[in-house]
Amino acid sequence: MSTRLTKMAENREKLIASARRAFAQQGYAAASMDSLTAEAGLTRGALYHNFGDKRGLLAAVVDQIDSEMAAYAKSVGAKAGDAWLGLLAEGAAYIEKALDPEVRRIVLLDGPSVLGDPSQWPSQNKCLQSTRNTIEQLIKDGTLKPVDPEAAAMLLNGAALNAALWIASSANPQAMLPKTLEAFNLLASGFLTKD
Amino acid sequence: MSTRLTKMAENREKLIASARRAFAQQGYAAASMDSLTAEAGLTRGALYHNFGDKRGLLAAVVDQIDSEMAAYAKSVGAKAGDAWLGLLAEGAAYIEKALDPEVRRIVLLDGPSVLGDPSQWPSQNKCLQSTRNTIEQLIKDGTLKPVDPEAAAMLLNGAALNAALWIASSANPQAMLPKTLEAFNLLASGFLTKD
DNA sequence: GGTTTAACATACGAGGCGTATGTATAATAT
DNA sequence: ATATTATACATACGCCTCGTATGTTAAACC
Repeated sequence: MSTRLTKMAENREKLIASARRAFAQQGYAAASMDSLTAEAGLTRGALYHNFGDKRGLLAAVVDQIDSEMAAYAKSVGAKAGDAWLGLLAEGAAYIEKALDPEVRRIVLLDGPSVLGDPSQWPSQNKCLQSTRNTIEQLIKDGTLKPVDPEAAAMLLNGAALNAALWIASSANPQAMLPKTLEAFNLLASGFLTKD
Repeated sequence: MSTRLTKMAENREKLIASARRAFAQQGYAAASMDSLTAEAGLTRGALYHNFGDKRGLLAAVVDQIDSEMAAYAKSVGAKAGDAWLGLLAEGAAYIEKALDPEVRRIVLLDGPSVLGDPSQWPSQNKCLQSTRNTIEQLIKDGTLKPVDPEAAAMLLNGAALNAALWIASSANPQAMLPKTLEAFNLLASGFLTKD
């Protein structure tokens, strides 16, 4: 039961969980590796062995959060009536999830600075690929105008994430959310062949 | 001629210019304040006196770049036939300017991480206010559907900046630019009352 | 059961930031 | 005009953090 691989996997999880807290509360730059490893009952040795460096640890944390977001958005989108409404629902789900301070700080603010353009991340790439497929299908059946599917997916995704950042730092987030979702849906309807 | 105020202003400019190079080439975190001040013929003493801390220096650099971008976008937008085409032209100008590696690295990647949500920056705020006014006018004259002007301006701005990041890190930026601009215009047309 | 391997801990060195103090020059007052 | 003051900037110091190099212990394998 206490085989090496399972123990290593447990330690990885501990470190990711601890880093997630530290990065969320203090930001990536201010978070000390000594502190967060100690909080996990380990040392920097474990960290460097498992993730290479501080950047690798952030990549693992971002991947975890991003995957959670994508899974939730997809599940919400699947419940919608058709593919088009599903796309809108996914966008709305993304915006709501990105209102979480943890997501904002780690994924939206520090992530791009340390890891580069989000569309190149494995997690985001999977998400983009998924919405791209949906868009291609909607173009085929005539729901959407013939537009570059990659560019369209990226624009919708980017607008959603940026919107979350804006809502969160606004004076009254609760009031801005519905207005923004309305504007987002209107914007997305620009791709429709007809109203 | 060599009054204290003018000399101080000159030194401020020197430091901003040097920091702009250093932040663009090495990134904010990796840029050393000793190096960039030495390159400007000064020391960290001048830096801390003028800008408070490293963060203050970045804020000054971001403000300069962002203001240049906004001025350019506005000048391009003013040349367009009407207010609606002007809005699209401003978006396109923003995307093109943001393809500059310096802009990407400093304003789009490091800026949000260190300074927080861009829509709260003085420079971006001015830009958003401007497009918001244009949108309000376009709603009044019936060109655009009744949508929250602030949210709409933010969505267009965010989509444009995110698009630039995506284009720049794509395999073939030159080929993606026109496709993306087409998709962006289509997206924006979602706000129009009619095609 | 001995050997090897690897996951993790410990120890070390380098570099950067922020502050506290020092200095020289321009502005001001008498 | 000279003495005083204020300030823009330089210098010096200490603390913290990261990355690596080495050491140690326990599981895996023959």
